Amino acid sequence: MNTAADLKKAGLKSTVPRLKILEVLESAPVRHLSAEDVYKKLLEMDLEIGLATVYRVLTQFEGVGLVIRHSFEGGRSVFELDDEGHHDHMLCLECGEVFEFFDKVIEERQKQVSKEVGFVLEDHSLYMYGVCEGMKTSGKCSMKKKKRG
Amino acid sequence: MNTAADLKKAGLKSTVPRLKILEVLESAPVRHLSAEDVYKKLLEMDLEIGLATVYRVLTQFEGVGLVIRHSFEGGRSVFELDDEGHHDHMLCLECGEVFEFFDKVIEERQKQVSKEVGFVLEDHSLYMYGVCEGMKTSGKCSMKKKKRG
DNA sequence: ATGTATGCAAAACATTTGCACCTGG
DNA sequence: CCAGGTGCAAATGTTTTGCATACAT
Repeated sequence: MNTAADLKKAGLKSTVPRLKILEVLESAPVRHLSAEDVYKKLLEMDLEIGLATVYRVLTQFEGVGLVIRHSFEGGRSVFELDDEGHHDHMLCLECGEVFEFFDKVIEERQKQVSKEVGFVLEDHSLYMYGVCEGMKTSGKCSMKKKKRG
Repeated sequence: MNTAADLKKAGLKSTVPRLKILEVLESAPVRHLSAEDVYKKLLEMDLEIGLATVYRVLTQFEGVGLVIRHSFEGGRSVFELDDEGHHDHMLCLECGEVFEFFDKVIEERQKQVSKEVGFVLEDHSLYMYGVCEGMKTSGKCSMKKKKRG
């Protein structure tokens, strides 16, 4: 895939920081990254991109729909490439891993409930916190990973 | 109800700041308050209680299950008295109002989905963002407030 | 060229913490 | 009296912003 084209399509000028940040998001083994995570990955790639720029770029990406920003518990935001369909998240409190899932019934009920009370639903976030099976038994996370992350 | 007793039952010494903060949470017309909100309410009551104390007390209350802390979008936490059963939230992006709802089907599906992938669900947060009907029409919020529907 | 993007440092917030003092039981 | 609670100020951690410089078109 051509990241430069993605940027142009989104109406953003193609610059080194933007291209590299997009690259990090696309290639990272973990899908959900904080601004700091992205910043560190860039440093590892010997790129001197300021943390402020990382924040600015991620916020722009969010604005044009390239990434999704999550506010998981604990204050800091995490960003995820918006390249697959909508899904919700499970967060393991033991290993910190983030799993994705999608449930048609839950999605439908949300629309239904909204309609019943006259609420125009635009967006939602569902985070389920718990412990993945692997942590309970072997002490390491073995829950089947869905997609990257 | 007797707030002093609530504190004692929770294993917390009954002090003026704690009693007053509990009082604010119980009597506020809006159920969901940030630490700053609580702090301001206290000032209005001519109580000189430091913001740091408000944070400490709210965190203790959360620890003993007297309040629930939410991380809605936008960084700051909001606190809600934990005096009714579990429910989820709808947030109006126009008027800022917070509505509560409960849907058995959604709750059940969450458990089901968790079980299917071997996830021990401990907690969850579902926030639905949108616009309440009143805002769309009259410009003011008129959605019927449903406490656990 | 020229308007936009970036880097750096400083600012802005939300929240926490250290410490001396005060308070409730 | 004494452990624990509180106030204040300073520290933290995250995200934003001002401004001079660098860059893409």
